[in-house]
This record gives sequence, C-alpha cells and structure tokens, in this order.
Amino acid sequence: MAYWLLKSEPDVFSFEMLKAKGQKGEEWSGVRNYQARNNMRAMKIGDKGFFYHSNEGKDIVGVVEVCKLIHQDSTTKDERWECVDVRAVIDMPKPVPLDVIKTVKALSKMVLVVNSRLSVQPVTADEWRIICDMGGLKLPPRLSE
DNA sequence: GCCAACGTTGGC
DNA sequence: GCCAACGTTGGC
Repeated sequence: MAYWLLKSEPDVFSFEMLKAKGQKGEEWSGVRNYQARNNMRAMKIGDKGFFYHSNEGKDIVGVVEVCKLIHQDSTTKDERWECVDVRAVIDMPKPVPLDVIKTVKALSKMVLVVNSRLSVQPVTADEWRIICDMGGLKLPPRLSE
C-alpha cells in the first residue's frame, strides 16, 4: 500500500467538511496539474493519505483513505482531468504543523518541504510513520480496515 | 499583500 | 522545440 498527502485550503474544503461526508467520502475534484493527477492514477483502494491544510493552519490535521479509484472529474468535461474519491479515517490527535516538519531532519526530503506547490504528493513509509508518531497517532492506521 | 517557485500557453 | 509571458499556488 502507498501513502499520500492531499492539500486543501480549509476555507474551500476542510477536513471537517470531508468528515461530514461520512463513509461515502467525496471526489477529490479540481486538480488541474498532471503530476498531481498522475499520483491519483497510481492510488489503490485503501491507500492512506494525510490531509494537509494549506494557507490557513498549514498543518496535517487528519488521515484519509482512497475509497474510489480514478475516474472523470465531475467538475469538468475535459477528459484530461480525473480524480479519486477519499473519505476521512481519523483526526490527528495533535495536528502536525509545517514549521515543525521543517525542523525534522528525517523529513527534509518530503515533497511537502521540497515542492510545496504539488497538491497531491507521495509520502514514504518512513515519513508516514514519523508524522503519525508526531501527531500522536498511537499506531499508523492498519493496512486494511 | 508580496513574491518566489512552478506550470502552462502560445508565438516563433 | 524553445522560451518569454503569464497565471497560480502557497509560504511568509
């Protein structure tokens, strides 16, 4: 299984809003960047991702999982743009801020740090474990629910 | 609000 | 196919 990080501006679409969608989750629509889309193409059902609040908060606030594979983005007819669906899994007991992440040497190669503009990015298993730990998640969410 | 970094567009 | 111009993102 692979790990990811999804960014959203909380005043546009926050983790709270995703939680309100329940088990059905929501389309991760609106991505108009090939790299980000290609990352979504690589996602499998059950893959986990961090939910990051950009602009406001600038912290990882929760964990999501992929609940529907890549499909046409319903917000456009342009066939280049596709997306997956994700649902909220759990809150970070203690949100992990970007400025703290930047102080951790083992996280200095994170895409979030190196290329802050990519809205859907891969996370390594090591990065996943470290951030879950920092966020007070006792153990990383299980490989399958 | 500014601006650096990045991606996309389009003229040549 | 190059690259200048432009638009957007997102940290600060």
